[in-house]
Amino acid sequence: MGKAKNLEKEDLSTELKIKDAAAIVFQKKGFAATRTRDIAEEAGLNLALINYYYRSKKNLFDIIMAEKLSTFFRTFIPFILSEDQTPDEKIKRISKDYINLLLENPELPLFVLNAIHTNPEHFTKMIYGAEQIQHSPLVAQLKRLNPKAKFEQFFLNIMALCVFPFIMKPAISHLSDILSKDFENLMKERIEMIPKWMDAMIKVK
Amino acid sequence: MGKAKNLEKEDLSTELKIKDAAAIVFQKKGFAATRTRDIAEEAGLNLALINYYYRSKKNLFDIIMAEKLSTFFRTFIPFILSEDQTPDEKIKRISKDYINLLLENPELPLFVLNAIHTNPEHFTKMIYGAEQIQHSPLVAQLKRLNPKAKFEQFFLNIMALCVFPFIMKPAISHLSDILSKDFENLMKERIEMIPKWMDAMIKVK
DNA sequence: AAAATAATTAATCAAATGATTAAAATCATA
DNA sequence: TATGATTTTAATCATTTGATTAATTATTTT
Repeated sequence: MGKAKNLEKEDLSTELKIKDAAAIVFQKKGFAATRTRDIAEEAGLNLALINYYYRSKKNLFDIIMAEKLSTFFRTFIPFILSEDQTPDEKIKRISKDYINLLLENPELPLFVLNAIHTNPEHFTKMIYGAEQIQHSPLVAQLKRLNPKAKFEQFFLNIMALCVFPFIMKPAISHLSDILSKDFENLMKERIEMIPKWMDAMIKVK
Repeated sequence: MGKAKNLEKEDLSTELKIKDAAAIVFQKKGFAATRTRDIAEEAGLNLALINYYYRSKKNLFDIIMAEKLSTFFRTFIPFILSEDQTPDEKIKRISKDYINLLLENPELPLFVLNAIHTNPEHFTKMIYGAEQIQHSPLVAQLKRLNPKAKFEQFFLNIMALCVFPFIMKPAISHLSDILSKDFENLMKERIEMIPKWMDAMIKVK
């Protein structure tokens, strides 16, 4: 529709500028509070280009959200499915990879979880292969470590320990004067501690 | 300003209806996405009454947010300050009181943390006595239990374990078919488990 | 270089929305 | 009950905002 038909790579420049700018503004203010004019300004481009390249604000948002959603959840998948790592190794890698990912994208969790909250039905597809998790190698490994441990609680716990600080970040950062460490150091420390904590938790009861 | 001068209790009826309706809609959709017309409809009242009683949408939001903010954080204060409970008892009570509070107000965490994220400067006052936490009885107790344990991490951990599931709730609830328990039972189980987990974590290292 | 296609711009539109107003209805008080 | 104050209502305003359009500039193709 008024969009370049063939060449899809040379002229990605402005198209990508818009998407990147939109991602920044959407993550900062949320969908409803961002005006297309904010995005245009952030991108340093004319307002009409947003509709020229992406048809509508909502469509642009959906594209960005799909990417962010994937980024937010995909870290876990290889570790859930892998057979040739111990649970210890998996937990270490998840903590490290995930916290480092979130240090690069600190606004990602609140952004994604907000979208799910605002529009739960729309995200059914996201949870595509969730049924298989119960029969995954990781769950089997955990059952072997502690038959009483519930894998739902395990997943909630490791996500909580990794993700929650980023959701609290604005409150924490504001406290950084009185805290001994700044936010980034706090999270670096957690990369080391979370595996130990998870190990202790799994053995409980 | 056009508002009743003297009598401030008899006619709270519609005033409160508006506030309650607004709290529901604001928590569901966020500030920017709620229209004053949504609030009026939720309350079953005429649109103009919102401005008559609360002057502006923003003012109404600020009033609600101040209350929700207090609700979200106040649970911890007595346990931080109390001298005559063991850390074990405190953690048990926090888990129980806080999770039960959030089961009554499941949208509270995302609502409050969003507001802080959108407008961090505005919430400086919230963190009024945070400096004193470092010298609080609870921190002293924790130091005695494990000198290596960091109280910042302890606070993050207990909040994470209690609060994070509610932020994930829309995703979890959607999974309830394939989960063994529904969300409420999952959280009831956590009331029992979190003290044990926290105890194991505190002893780490 | 000329023609055709694509990208960009400034101006504008139409719908949505927070807020106001003036009149009507309700309530309180003497 | 009559008078005055308060509350409620329907209609309207002014601004914001997502989107479109027509004209202009840039790029590609022949």
